[in-house]
Amino acid sequence: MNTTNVVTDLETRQRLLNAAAELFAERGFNNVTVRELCQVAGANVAAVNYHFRDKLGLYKEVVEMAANAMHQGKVEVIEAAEPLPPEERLRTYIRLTLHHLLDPHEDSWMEKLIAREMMDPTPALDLIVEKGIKPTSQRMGVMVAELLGAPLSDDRVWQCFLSVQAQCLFYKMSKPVSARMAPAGFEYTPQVIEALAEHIADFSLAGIRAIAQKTGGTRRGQTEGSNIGEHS
Amino acid sequence: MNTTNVVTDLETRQRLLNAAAELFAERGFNNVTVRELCQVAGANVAAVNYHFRDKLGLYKEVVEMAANAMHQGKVEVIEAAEPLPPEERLRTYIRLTLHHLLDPHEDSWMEKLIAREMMDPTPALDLIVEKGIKPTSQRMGVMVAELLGAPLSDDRVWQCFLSVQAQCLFYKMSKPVSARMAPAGFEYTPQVIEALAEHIADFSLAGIRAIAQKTGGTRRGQTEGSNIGEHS
DNA sequence: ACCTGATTTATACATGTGTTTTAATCATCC
DNA sequence: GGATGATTAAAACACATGTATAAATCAGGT
Repeated sequence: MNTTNVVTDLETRQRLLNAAAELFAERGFNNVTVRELCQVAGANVAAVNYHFRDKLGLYKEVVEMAANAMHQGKVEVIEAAEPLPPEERLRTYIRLTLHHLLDPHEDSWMEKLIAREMMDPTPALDLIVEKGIKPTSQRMGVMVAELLGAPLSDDRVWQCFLSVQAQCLFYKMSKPVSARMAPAGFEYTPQVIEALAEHIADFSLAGIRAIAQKTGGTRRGQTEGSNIGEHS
Repeated sequence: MNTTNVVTDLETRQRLLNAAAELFAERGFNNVTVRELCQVAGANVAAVNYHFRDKLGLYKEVVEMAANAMHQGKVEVIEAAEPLPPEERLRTYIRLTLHHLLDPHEDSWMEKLIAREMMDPTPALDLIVEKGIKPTSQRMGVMVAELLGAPLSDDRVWQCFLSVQAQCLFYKMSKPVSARMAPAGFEYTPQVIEALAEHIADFSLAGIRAIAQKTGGTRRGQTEGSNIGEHS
């Protein structure tokens, strides 16, 4: 079946990757059995070891996929937002990010997997940070820096960005709790997401403006806070 | 050894609970073996089954401990903040919460365990929500409502509160990533935590003020958003 | 001192899991 | 069409893990 035979079979290998992405994201590395994985992928039990050496080998490839997908998704959002004027840029960034995270139609297995890695770091997290986060961190910093009227090296830039990011991610991570707090049918419909995005944008833009006006206080350079802007 | 024999032995049972709290929080239910747990607790392998019927029985008791500890911790923070004027109240709430979450001296195994449950909900999450979150949600809502000048039923109250909470929790959850983004020695020293708290407070107070002034837009009652204030 | 019930211990059992092995199947090339 | 190398399939292995069992130990009451 192979025409070139340099890259191994695409059929089952790809099916395994897809199933693994879904399952690992949903339940974590240790709570997914190779047997179940192969059953979902419609492959034999030995397929994982044949194609990926290990269960861990498969996992690493999935993480790599996730890091790349994360990077690509971020680039898309950033590039959709960048041409807009500063405030609209942030609003758009928030809106797109939130839809991407919460819209039930997008399954967003990458962020699930990444959230999992944040909670239970494995060596694979290094890969995520290097390939999925660092490469775009500068561009996202610039977005906030402009709003803030401060240089990238200012710690407030990274702090404000994290405040925005925190609000977006929180709604995804806290969904099981929110569902139990809400009265009855609780769902992230597009309208609800829009309303949330508007809230986060209003809240954050005001927050950023306030931080921008504040003078004095701790304002160190890049000595301690973060190395935003120096992506490797 | 029992004086009353109504409550079973305190020695090993308690040791088991302590070890379980630590280990389950650190690595999750499935990634802790009964054998390791008993070894840490200095007990026999059968001790878990004898004292708690199941591994799951032990876990449920640990979760109950966590929910109660969480409730108590929240009450302490709230009662330290409540007598202060509104703005200082929120500042204090943020400061104390952040220290509690990030200070490396407090191990805060409860929140680790709860964060874990949020990510991988088990039936135990219901207990956490009922005993650890709902009972204090009203008082925390009041704090924001006052700042906002809106009734508790207003959706903006809950949204603003979540925006604050999100920022606090995010720093805990994202620590592994932050550590990899930061240049060298990265640590949540008390000074760093203070600076973070100040940022979050400034950012959030401005955000809340802006939301308070905003009129129009979506502003539904308690029909859809959350049932804050109706804790059972 | 002995009995009694609770607790601890050592061991065994059943099962689930990742991995290996060995043979069968398939596609491709001569 | 048969040889060849890659892929798949079925079964087995080795081991870890949760749980159960049965004996041993302990503490307190009479």
